[in-house]
Amino acid sequence: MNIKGIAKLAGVSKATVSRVLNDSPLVTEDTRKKILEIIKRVDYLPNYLARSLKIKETKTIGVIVPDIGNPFYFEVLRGIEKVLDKKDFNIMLCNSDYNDKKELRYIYLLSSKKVDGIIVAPCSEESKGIENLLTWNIPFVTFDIPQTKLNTNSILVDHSQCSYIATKYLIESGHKNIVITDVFRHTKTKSKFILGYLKALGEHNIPVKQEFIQEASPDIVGGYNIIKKLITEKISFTGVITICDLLAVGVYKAVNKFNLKIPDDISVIGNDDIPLAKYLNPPLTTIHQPKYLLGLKSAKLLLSQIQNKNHNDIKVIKLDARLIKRCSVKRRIKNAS
Amino acid sequence: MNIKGIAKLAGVSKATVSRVLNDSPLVTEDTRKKILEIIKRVDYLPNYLARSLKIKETKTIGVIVPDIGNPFYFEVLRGIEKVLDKKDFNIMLCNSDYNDKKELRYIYLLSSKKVDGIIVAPCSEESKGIENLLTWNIPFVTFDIPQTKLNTNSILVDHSQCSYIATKYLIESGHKNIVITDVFRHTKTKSKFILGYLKALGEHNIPVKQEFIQEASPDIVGGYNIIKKLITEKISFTGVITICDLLAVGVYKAVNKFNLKIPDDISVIGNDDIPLAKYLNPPLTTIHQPKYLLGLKSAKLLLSQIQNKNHNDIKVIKLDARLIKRCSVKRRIKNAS
DNA sequence: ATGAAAGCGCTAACAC
DNA sequence: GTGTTAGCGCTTTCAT
Repeated sequence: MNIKGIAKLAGVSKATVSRVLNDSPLVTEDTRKKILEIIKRVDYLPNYLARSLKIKETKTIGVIVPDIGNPFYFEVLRGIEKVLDKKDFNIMLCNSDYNDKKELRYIYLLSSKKVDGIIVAPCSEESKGIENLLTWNIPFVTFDIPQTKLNTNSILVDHSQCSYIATKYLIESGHKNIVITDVFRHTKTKSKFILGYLKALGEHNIPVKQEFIQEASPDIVGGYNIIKKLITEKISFTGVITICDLLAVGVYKAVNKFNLKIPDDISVIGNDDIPLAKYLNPPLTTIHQPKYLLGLKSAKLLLSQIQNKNHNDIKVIKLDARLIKRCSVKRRIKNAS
Repeated sequence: MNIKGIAKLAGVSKATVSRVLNDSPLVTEDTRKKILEIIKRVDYLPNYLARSLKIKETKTIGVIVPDIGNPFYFEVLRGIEKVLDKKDFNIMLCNSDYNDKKELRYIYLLSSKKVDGIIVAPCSEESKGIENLLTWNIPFVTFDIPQTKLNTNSILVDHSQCSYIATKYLIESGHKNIVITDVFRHTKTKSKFILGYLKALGEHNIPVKQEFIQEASPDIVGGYNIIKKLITEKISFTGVITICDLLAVGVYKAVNKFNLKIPDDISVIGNDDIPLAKYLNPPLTTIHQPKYLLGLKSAKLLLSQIQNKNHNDIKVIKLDARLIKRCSVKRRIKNAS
């Protein structure tokens, strides 16, 4: 059943039916009632594809994240959903799998499906997809990963600041041999996360050891494997900083496996502060990321871009992260390594 | 830019452009190349709204879950995403918030947006939205919650079996005063989860106490509040079974708060086996739900429904849950309460 | 207040 | 192999 059918049944024109569907005041109460009654009776469902094609608005937003299985992104998603739902937007959710090609493909797909805007956590600092969005003039905002070459609407947390705080805390707690695990980057340049670590080390005149800088897949097994590798290679360290809490969970697992204790033998600091971090054994000391807020702000910024059509003024909002001290870091005697 | 514009630039008709866009063999290599070149040069993006309107297929699936913040659902979502992505479908994600009205609204919305099918975890056993899907003849599958009045395609785990296993294990470990926390149901009839508990109690001739049967919101604070209430009301119990692991985490928190110990003072069994359950302190004994599989099977079943148009043969697939014994249950001396 | 008609961007007969 | 044309189901201007 379509608008034409309803019109025929009601003995009016398509235009009139369309008007009642859109709550136009230009219809008498009588005809409105009659049409509404028929609509209900025949279970009529408007076709929003046709509508969207005409009015050039779909009321749907595309969201691209690297990994829907990571609690970090889920918390962000909750924030996004919260504001979008209130404004009657739907979310088209895409999982880029930390894969540039897949991200690009989704950007094409979402654009072709005519979403009103896109929120994306890019896989890399030079996302090809983002460039396309710019040339196609599609409203979008990025979060979490800043773009080095492009100036885009974005909600960010300074990753170098996060690792800097964590490293500094470990150093001040008497640690010198500190492992840091980043996520696989597939790039030659050092990530911001590593940069903050290096900065803290430098400020305390602690020499950098290459074998302490590791990359892993951002999940539990990734963390497990790194520690297993390090221990079997007899590389000695007393602290580890992970780029996400999931990785820290893997570290816990590996440390237990080798009959070591956290924090007595190994201290660990995570990053994210996922809901369950405080319930781990021992409770995880971590850098708290404002995940929900990240989502909330991203969605709000996007909505304002869509409404104002002010494609010119780029907004970059920086959010703060902070250290949450729990029980996975041990204070060591000075000069001990 | 649209297909007409490309046609003009290439000096051909819209039909020819459409043909190359759809990889039709009915185009000479020369014209194909010329058109492809122009498409690339002008950054042309096909409009899938128009396409979908015409061919009556959107390549998008709606997914409705009660709470995207619950690890249970996002594990399911991962399974769904896995199979849908492979078949080039997009996911429109909706959060019903355990709210019937919202669920119904989303079902209308998704249907109007002409998704090719819907996967839904209904909030209740008598979802009004599902009825609509049936009358509109839209392919769909439900999971997790069975519908009492309707026969629908679904992937299920027997909830009564889950609570039965958990209760039985607790009883056999010497517990008699066992609290069970269901989720708010807003219905008069007992849920399957409570039914399984009652059955196990009955089989062991343990009298039912109404104050042991509780309802909570399915999150950490929900679990916390229940235990707090019970303890301050001086109701004594030694075991608790929660309908989801998140609730169990809240129980842990409350038990600690009152300086009690798990499992020495209180034994707890969760339900779901979320990824972090084994890393809790102590590791949570829980009923493992095949979450990922639930998603995988749901998506596959939906896809087969969409392809075959066999709207007639309803498939119900039952998956098994199993008890994962970890460390949150203590064996008690017989006859102790 | 209502209707006629054009058009959103695409596909698919059908004709040549 | 390519073009013409008639829709898909809706909105919206312009008449009346």
